[in-house]
Amino acid sequence: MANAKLYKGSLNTIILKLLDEEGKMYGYEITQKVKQLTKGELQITEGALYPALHKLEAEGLLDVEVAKVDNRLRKYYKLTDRGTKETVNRLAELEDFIRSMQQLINPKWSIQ
Amino acid sequence: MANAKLYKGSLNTIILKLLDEEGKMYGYEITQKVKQLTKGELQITEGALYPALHKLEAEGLLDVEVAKVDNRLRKYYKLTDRGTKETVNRLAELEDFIRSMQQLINPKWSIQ
DNA sequence: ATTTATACCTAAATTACTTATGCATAAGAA
DNA sequence: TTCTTATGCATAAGTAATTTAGGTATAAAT
Repeated sequence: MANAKLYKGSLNTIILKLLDEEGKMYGYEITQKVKQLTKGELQITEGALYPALHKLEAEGLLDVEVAKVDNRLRKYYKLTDRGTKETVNRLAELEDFIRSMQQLINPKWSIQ
Repeated sequence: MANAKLYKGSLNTIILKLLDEEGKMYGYEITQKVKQLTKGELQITEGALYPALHKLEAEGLLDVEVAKVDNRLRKYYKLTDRGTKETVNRLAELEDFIRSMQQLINPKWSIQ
């Protein structure tokens, strides 16, 4: 499962959830964190990530803070108040979706 | 959660899995079955379903059989041999994806 | 008689990606 | 010392899976 595709629609929620947990992260860090947490299963491409971050910022869900570390640029993102509230909604939606999928593909899972 | 969106990429796998379980189904029946199994959570739109069925058929994963019931047309779909094999792969992929998502959004889930 | 349910279909628009490319610095290997 | 890999950002073109919005037709229910 070298480069498993990311199911469309879940990227934004993943970003929000990670920022909710970690407080603040920069783009590259997010890609590495996802790779690590999923044991290489999910690979976030930069072509998807950076536009997504910009859009979440434009929507007022994220704030940016630029930093320079080792003479290299980093853009730290963190949730705004609205972002924190929205994270709750999107997580609930994604969890509902996951439960629905489990109902469909493996009814036994959902009983316990 | 009136009309929860379907995360893109999962529709084909849902179709294949249902056909694997039920043997044969027609389009409208699939939409109703998904609605029932997910308690209305997931709504498959016809604009997504029919093109998906046609594509799976064109790929050689489904066979079609036309029937007339109560003077109304029904197109029953069932898995071909290749379709049955492919269902195994796609289900495994989707299950991997779901596990990855659980790692990301709720690490505790995956331990159990 | 009108609406709702059943049953199929397609086309345009939208959306979220992938793929490809670019720039720049730091670190490690040859 | 030069080349590659890792770190870090970015955008643009192309693609694919949807949504939305129509369309046709029969049966059942109000």
